[in-house]
Amino acid sequence: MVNKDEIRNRMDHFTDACKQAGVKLTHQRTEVFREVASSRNHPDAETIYTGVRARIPSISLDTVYRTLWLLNGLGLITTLGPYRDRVRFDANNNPHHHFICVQCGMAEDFDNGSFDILEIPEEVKKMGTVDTVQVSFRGLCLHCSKKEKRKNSLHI
Amino acid sequence: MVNKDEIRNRMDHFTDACKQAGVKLTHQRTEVFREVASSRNHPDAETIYTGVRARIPSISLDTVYRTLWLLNGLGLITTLGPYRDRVRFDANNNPHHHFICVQCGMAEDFDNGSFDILEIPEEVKKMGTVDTVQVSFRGLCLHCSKKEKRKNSLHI
DNA sequence: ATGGATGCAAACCATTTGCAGTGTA
DNA sequence: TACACTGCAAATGGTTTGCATCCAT
Repeated sequence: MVNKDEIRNRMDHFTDACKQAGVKLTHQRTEVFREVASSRNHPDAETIYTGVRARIPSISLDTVYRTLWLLNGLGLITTLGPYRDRVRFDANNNPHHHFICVQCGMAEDFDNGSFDILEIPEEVKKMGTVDTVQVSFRGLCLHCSKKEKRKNSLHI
Repeated sequence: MVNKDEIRNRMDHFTDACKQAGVKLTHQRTEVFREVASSRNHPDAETIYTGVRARIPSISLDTVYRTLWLLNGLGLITTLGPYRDRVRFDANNNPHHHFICVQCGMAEDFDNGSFDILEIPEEVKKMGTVDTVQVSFRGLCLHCSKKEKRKNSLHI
């Protein structure tokens, strides 16, 4: 549901990024990326697997997983939400917002009155009834950005 | 790390909500809720389990899970992120925002230039380096709010 | 007293991993 | 040709479920 030009654009970006990173450009990887790049609705691994299997019947689910995490590592795709493994619970029912570390999943709360009252766009009202607004700032927490710096300095 | 008054406040709310819903007020449930209500860092089930076990050594992990989902159903706590089971991927690296259905996990994108440039509060800058901002409107999608209405009308 | 709640153990299911064979660079 | 990549199958680990027992109402 993404237009042809945008898809072609993303595919080119994918090819470049793989060469850049010295990662082999395989048929499987190309089709997995194409599948994610063409969809607008945040597919899970199983859905992507099914989609790609139409073109590569022999592909295995674990290759899909490995590829997705590779693409994520290359910065070509992202995962939705703060983290991937366990569910995390929250008893703070007051309006509040989050800083989320994309590396380790750490989530920290903060309050901000002006974010609490962001206006709901018309477009969103058509999607359903809105109960809460949450602003998420995503990046690296202090701990992980320190580690990242250390890793980069080894690469020189 | 939440102050005493706020905790007491939340505990009272918990007691009321259980009575209201006709749900039994057990020792286990009280302590599980207290554990979540006292923490500021979005604990996972295992962490809550460990914490509660200091007070109720015989409690089992599955009771913790059952209780957490019960509390979630009563609206006393929420889960962090869009949904709980599978990871979802996203190849849209342009800044964008989400409407998220808290019932079924459906996530829909929308663009909004003024949300892309929300200012990063000082408080947040101290938490780490920020790459992206995302605004999430959480509520019920059209499909789920229809189902909800149907369910409510049966309760009359 | 009695039906909902708990604890145990086994089941479930998404995701990961070891390994031998395969294909890209 | 060499080494990274893939597919298979088995392992892993968070979460759920069936069932007998227990306890809040």
